[in-house]
Amino acid sequence: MSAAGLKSWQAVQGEVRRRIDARVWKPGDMIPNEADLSVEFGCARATVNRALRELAQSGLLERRRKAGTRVTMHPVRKATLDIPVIRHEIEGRQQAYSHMVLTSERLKPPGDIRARMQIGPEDELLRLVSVHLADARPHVFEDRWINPRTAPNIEQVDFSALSANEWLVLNIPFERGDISFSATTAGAREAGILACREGEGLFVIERTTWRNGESITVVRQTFAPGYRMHTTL
Amino acid sequence: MSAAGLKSWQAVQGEVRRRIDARVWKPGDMIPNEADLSVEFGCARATVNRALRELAQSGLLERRRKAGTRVTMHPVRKATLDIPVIRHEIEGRQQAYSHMVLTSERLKPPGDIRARMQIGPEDELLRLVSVHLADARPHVFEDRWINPRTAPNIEQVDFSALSANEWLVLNIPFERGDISFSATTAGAREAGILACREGEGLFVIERTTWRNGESITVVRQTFAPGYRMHTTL
DNA sequence: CAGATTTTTATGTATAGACTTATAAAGAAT
DNA sequence: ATTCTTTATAAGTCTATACATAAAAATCTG
Repeated sequence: MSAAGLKSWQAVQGEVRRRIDARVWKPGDMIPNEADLSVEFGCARATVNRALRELAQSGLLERRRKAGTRVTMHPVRKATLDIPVIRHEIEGRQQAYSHMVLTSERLKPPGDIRARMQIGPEDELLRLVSVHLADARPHVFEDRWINPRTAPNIEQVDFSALSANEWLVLNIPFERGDISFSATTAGAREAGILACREGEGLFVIERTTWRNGESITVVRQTFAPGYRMHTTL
Repeated sequence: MSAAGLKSWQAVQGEVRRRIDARVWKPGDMIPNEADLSVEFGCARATVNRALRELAQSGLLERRRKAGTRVTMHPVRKATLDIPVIRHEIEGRQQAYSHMVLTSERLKPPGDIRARMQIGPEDELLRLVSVHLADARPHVFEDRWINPRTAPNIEQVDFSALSANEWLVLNIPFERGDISFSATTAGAREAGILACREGEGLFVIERTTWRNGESITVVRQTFAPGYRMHTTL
């Protein structure tokens, strides 16, 4: 039962995982404090701390000062998704990347975009509608709004060379953003651009990014049928 | 430019982020080693290490022994999604949760399921088709295969009381899994069960989980229209 | 000069000890 | 009984030091 000589934080973490898994420590239970565990395992408290900190971060343990550490009652699994630049994703599959700007105009945005980007009623944004192609076949339909106040040189950029996404990543790095994943039904426009049937289910990513408390861009990317995001748990 | 007296790892991390953001250290650049940084910031090397380790984990830096630390050329943003138990997700929105088992049978699975779960050609699985409801309205349509070899008592469980998901989380915790997100088009069956129009785009989560190198379950969850997963970057 | 070997070096990790901070719990005051 | 104050405690963190490990760079060798 007791395990002495667990000198690396990985070993300690493994043993703690094992005990939770084997219900030695049940969901909701308090576990011994760091000092006691470090004695039991024959290592320093810092080593135990490192092991437990990571488990708390992944949601398996809950820790509070003075209160101690307990096994999470209903652990929420966390999945980490890579959000790649579309060109890299396509090139990573050994396909040829290209993209096409369909429209590019400066105008006052509709209310929902104005609200999401928290801009004034008179502010104009750059709207960029484009499509990314993999081996010359449509892959993503992109509808983007860019705030010229946070991306000042945006009007002069030639987006036929570099996609808006990449230009922004390189020049206006964001510090905060939110992202959502959902599904939509292909309308006539999407079907035409993505070369699919009207009424087909399509995967959608929507993203808003911020810098210094000001919005940079809002983008909605609609993927061609069959697209999936994949990761491990 | 130089910043002395950054004594906490958060402060060090903030300063490093700032320098990367301000292009003091450009993508692809090597940054000073830990020892030098600890001198510059006036803190211990362990503090610098803690700050940089987290940045490397989030993909902003690349570190290799002896080679040193460099700013990632094309940082891949990582989004962390919570994968909640459906009941908790619904109850968290103050809605009433319930679920209904539509079919429950033991049979040999089709080839794709057999391949994904890596089981023998004669092995039988428990197939469970159910629907989760929020305020009595259909929310998720779930098609699940369970391996009785890894979940031995599964045949005796009363899934009208506890959903298969929750029973498994409580009794057969998995140690590894993979998950994918995609979109599908509602067929007649999905439309009937989820009370939506045929041809509507629906969000889909597919998951396979493992324990001791054996598969536990494969599940495909199709969400009612309008569902979205959301997180921050 | 290619290939094997040694050296050097930056990160990775462990440790004992001290101090900080949040906070649960006990005690005091109302 | 309720509210305020104190105290004890467990996690959170920083430090100096030491050693481990991977891998680049330098050196040796045939």
